Order: sequence, then C-alpha cells, then structure tokens
Amino acid sequence: MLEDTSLRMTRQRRVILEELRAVTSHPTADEMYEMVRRRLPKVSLGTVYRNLEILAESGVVLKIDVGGTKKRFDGNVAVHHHLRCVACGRVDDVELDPGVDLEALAAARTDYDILRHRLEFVGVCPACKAKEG
Amino acid sequence: MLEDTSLRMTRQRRVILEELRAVTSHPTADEMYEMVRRRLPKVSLGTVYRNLEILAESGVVLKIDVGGTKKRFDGNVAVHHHLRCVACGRVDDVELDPGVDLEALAAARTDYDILRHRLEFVGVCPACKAKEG
DNA sequence: GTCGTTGCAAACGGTTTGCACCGTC
DNA sequence: GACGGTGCAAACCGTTTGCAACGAC
Repeated sequence: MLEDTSLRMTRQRRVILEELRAVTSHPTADEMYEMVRRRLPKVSLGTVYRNLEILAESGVVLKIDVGGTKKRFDGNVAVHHHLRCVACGRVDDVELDPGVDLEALAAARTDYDILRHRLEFVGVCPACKAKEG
Repeated sequence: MLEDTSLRMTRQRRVILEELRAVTSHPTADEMYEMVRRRLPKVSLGTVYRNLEILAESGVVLKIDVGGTKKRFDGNVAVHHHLRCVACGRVDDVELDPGVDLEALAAARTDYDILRHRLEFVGVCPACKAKEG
C-alpha cells in the first residue's frame, strides 16, 4: 500500500501506519498519539495529526466521522460500515450488503453527481447493555 | 410540536424555531445566529447554541453532522437522508426508500442493540458542477 | 544537498460555560 | 416570586500551523 506511493517513509509515519493497522478500534488522533508514543516517546501530536491526514488523503487509511466531536481513523480501507455506541462512543465494524445500489437510487432522485455514501448505525454495544442492565 | 412540550417559550426560542422551520438549507449554528439576529438584533450566539441543543434533545429539530467541522440543524424531523456537496459544503435532502430494512440487516450481524442509522451521500451539487465545467 | 518532515508552541475555530440580570409561567 | 433563560465574555478542546532544526532520498 504505502509502498506503492511516493510518500517519504519516515520512522514516525511508518509507526503510525503500523499501529493503526494493528488495531480494529478506530482510534481518535489522541489515542493514536498514545499508541505511537509507546514506541516513539518523543513524537509530537502535530506529527500524528499531519500523518493521519496525509495517509487518509492518499487513501492508505480511512478518516471516519461518525458523529461525536473527534475524528476517528481506520486502517481497513475495504468497504464496510460502522456501528457507534451511544453510551461509550466505541465504533465497531459491520459488514452488510444492502442488496441494492443505494447510490444509484439516490442518483435517480437528485441532480448531484454522487461520489460515495456513508451508512452508519447507532446503538448500544454489548458491554454497555450489560452495564445498564 | 413545541406546543406539546414543557419548554418555556421565550421570544428567542420561538424565533430560532420559526427561522429554522422556514428554511430547507440545514443551517449551521452561526448561520442560524445571523438569521435570528435580523429579527432579534441583541440575541447572543450562546443562546442560539443553547436553544438548538435543547430543541434537538427534545426531538423538535434535528442536529445533523454530515462530515465537515460544523454541525448543522434541520427543522424537518421526518425520515429523510442527506446529500452533501464536497465542493461547497451545502446539504440537500434526498428522500429514498432502500426497499430493505437496513437496521434489521445490521442487527443480524452484531450484538449491538440498534437504535437508528444515518445514510448520507457525498457528491457534487449542480451549481458546483457548472462552475467546474 | 534538497526539500519534505519533525517537535514545539502558539494560534484557530466551533462550541460550551460561569455569572449576574431578566422575563415567563 | 421562582426558576429557567439570556447576554456577555472567558474558557474549552480538538485540530492546525509557523518556524527552525532534522533526516530520507
């Protein structure tokens, strides 16, 4: 992936990408900062932000914005959807084939050129269900 | 709607709600502030934020978060989906029946209790298509 | 050696909040 | 008259940016 691009491969960038890919938790930028800091204690938060942005722009990772205030990042760029817990904010993956071409349906009802879509579910995760009883 | 709730009806709150309902443009909080200020020149931005929050919490209006930095608000609480222009940021409505129960599909693939979902399309609006040629 | 990248710290922008006064109920 | 709402300004918090030193190519 990254290997195919013309991005300069600094130690910071490599570690950020490795850490993001090692995890399925859709971390926020500051969670990434903590993860990366374990391996590169002198890394700066600005570097984490800059690299996540660059990696997202080049399509190597996904920037996701599932409601809430903070942006989250995803090392899995395959098509999939997200599930956010209203109680704790965690974001999980859900693979789901609607069986219909949603973008085609939308295109038929508007003059926009449709580029992509986002389908996100909001609910209560198993852990929070247990807590709430 | 608001009439059914126990909310105290101040002049500011009434004007905010009227202005939001008079429009289909999904304004941001500061756009609402400008709209309301034409009728109540002394209104404060904090009041606009507080009331939009309260109205959204009580289900009288919709708070929408279609990517981008600023939250937007929608006086139309009927089920519908949104279409965001990547070029200018405008948000339009699109009514669309996927013909399948997306939440049921998702529920079958997860242990979350699913409460709701968001389906949003991203594209280029007619005006920006024209500009871009 | 070049020029993109880093660490640092300060700035930014949208949103929230503490407070004393005000107005709805 | 009580108590929720208001205006104002300052605080907040996630993110971005200017800058001089650094390091990948």
